[in-house]
Amino acid sequence: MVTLKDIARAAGVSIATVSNVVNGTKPATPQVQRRVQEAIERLGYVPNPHAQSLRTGHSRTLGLVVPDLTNPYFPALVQAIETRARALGYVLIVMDSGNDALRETEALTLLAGYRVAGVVWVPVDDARPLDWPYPIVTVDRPVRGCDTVAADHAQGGALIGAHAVALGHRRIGLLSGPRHLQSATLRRIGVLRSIEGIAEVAWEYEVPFSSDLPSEVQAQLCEPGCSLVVGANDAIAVAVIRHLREAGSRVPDDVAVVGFDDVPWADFVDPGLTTVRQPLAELGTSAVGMLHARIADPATPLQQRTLPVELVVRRSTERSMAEFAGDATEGAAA
Amino acid sequence: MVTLKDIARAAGVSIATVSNVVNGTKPATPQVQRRVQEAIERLGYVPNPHAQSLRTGHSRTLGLVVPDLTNPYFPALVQAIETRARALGYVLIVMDSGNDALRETEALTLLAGYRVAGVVWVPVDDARPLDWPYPIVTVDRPVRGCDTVAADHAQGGALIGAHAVALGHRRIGLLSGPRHLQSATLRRIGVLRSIEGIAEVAWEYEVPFSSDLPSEVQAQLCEPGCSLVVGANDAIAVAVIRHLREAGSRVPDDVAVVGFDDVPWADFVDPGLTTVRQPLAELGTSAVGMLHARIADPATPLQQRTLPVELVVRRSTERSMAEFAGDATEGAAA
DNA sequence: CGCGTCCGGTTAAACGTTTAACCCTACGTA
DNA sequence: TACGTAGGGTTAAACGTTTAACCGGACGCG
Repeated sequence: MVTLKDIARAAGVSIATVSNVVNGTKPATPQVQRRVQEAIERLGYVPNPHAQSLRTGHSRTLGLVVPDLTNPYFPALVQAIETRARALGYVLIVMDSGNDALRETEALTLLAGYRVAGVVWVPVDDARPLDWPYPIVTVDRPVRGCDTVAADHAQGGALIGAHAVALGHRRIGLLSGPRHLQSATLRRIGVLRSIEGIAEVAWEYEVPFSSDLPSEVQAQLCEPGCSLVVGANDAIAVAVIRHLREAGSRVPDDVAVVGFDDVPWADFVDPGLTTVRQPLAELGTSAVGMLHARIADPATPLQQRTLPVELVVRRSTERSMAEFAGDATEGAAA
Repeated sequence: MVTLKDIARAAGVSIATVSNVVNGTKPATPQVQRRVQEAIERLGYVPNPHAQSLRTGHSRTLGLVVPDLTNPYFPALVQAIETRARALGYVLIVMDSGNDALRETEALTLLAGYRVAGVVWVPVDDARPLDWPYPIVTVDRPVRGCDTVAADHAQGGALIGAHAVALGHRRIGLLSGPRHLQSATLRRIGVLRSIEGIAEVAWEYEVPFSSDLPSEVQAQLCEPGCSLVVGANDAIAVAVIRHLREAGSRVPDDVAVVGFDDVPWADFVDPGLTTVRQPLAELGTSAVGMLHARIADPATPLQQRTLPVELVVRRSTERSMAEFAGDATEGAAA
């Protein structure tokens, strides 16, 4: 590989001069600039990042730690992060923690060893103290001492609730996500607040973010007792649709269903799933942006940014005209 | 950060000795070993990879270049690659080429600059000459001069064809993928060979790997003229199902549909999609394994490994008993 | 005319490793 | 006893950068 020394020799200057014109550190005569540039072009010089990192003590490498790449939530996020990182001149080391706190710590340690400039981290669970030698931006889960960017889950819940009451639903079934996850809790609260005094919660279960429904929930769905089910998740919502069908309910005619996330195939299931779209790409670019800022100036105050979400209405909450004429006589809400 | 020098001082030996005991390069007395180990533990030494790379000329970093992370094909692949790479002591730099040959070249160049030990590459298109300063393993697309690992697309096609004729289908509609992609061509040939002399191709169109069907295909689906449609892709197959439905055909009773890939949600659409599962995880671990081998010994002969695929039968090709009996009436499930 | 200053350039040290070359001591053997 | 040797350790060079310190000449100014 061609090095600074080669360029220096070819251009007839010292390697310090080459370094300076490459980085624009010190001025040089047009003469010299030209000679150096020409040599670089001709020999195809590209700086050795390891030497640079060794010397300067910092690298243009970012780390990314996510719980599970195969979760449909992540690909779009990772893509956005990678794209933005590369645009800012970073290179991205990706690690999958496999939803395991141990492997996660391992990953963060490894990244520390690699002297990354910073890391974007989607923690497997909330709330853990930590102290790493690089700046961190967490996505979707607040961690003490880190910048955070998250979707506005509460708003998402509220959108769902408002949509439900606007459609005239008065008895709602709730499958809320793990209470210990802030995102799940916020969604839940958003829903509850927005239906307060208008609709009631027919039943509620706390379920894991998975498409396998606990048996008591399956039983419940046989005799729904509500006109709309809110899933904590698109995966959950789809499972709900399937079980409702098997139990003989029609969706959305008998029972409407709504999810959360807007996974890529939410539009492919039948009926298309009404859900809340998270701004995955924006979350990603935002995270990298914040990280970049903090790397540039470690003294900037901690930030907690939350990004707006969007309700995507599809067939799973469609009501026929007949039904509107039938029981949607009560006034709409905000 | 604590360095070799710190350990040397703490243990009362030279840094060369520390290096030697760390890497086991040269023997040392138990005495010294103990002192060094203890110092390492106590101070928390972790080697600086940049210094190592600079000195040795090679790094424990692998590159991964994929066309589009949001394509449901990739997450499982990437996850497997990352896991295996990490298990082998590598760290993975991921780059998304955005399905753009230019950005792809850019990415590969960048990786060259980073002095990666090797790269796993899923090219955006087939067949291009190249010469990079690191070993490469391509996935799913053969590139001259590279090791390659791919799913057995021909076998996949054959499984589909065999399944079709076994179910009694005699007129088949074919939506084959871009002819310039070897994988698409192989799938197509696999199907054709296996139905040869038994069933006939009612019609065939070459379509892009996307869920938007060309208008002539949409028109064709209004008047199917076949009892089974083979999509080049799950995305395509799902689009087919949708259009068939809109045109008034029942799936699978009137027309059966089969896809390829077994994307994660193939089981979530209605009816569940019969498709061919690619061994994504195995492709990934295999690729890293081959890369690792070649890095260790660059002289090993080029390999082309192809991995078996598997037919996953779901409802989209289910035939009722009545139909088997040759009866036109339906005896559908509840 | 002489002095300070700025400008464009060079020299050399330093970052943290690895590793070839060397050195000393103890030991086995002639 | 003397000598070769192997084992366990050290010294120092090198990897490719960046950057502080230095240097010589041209130039402006009193």
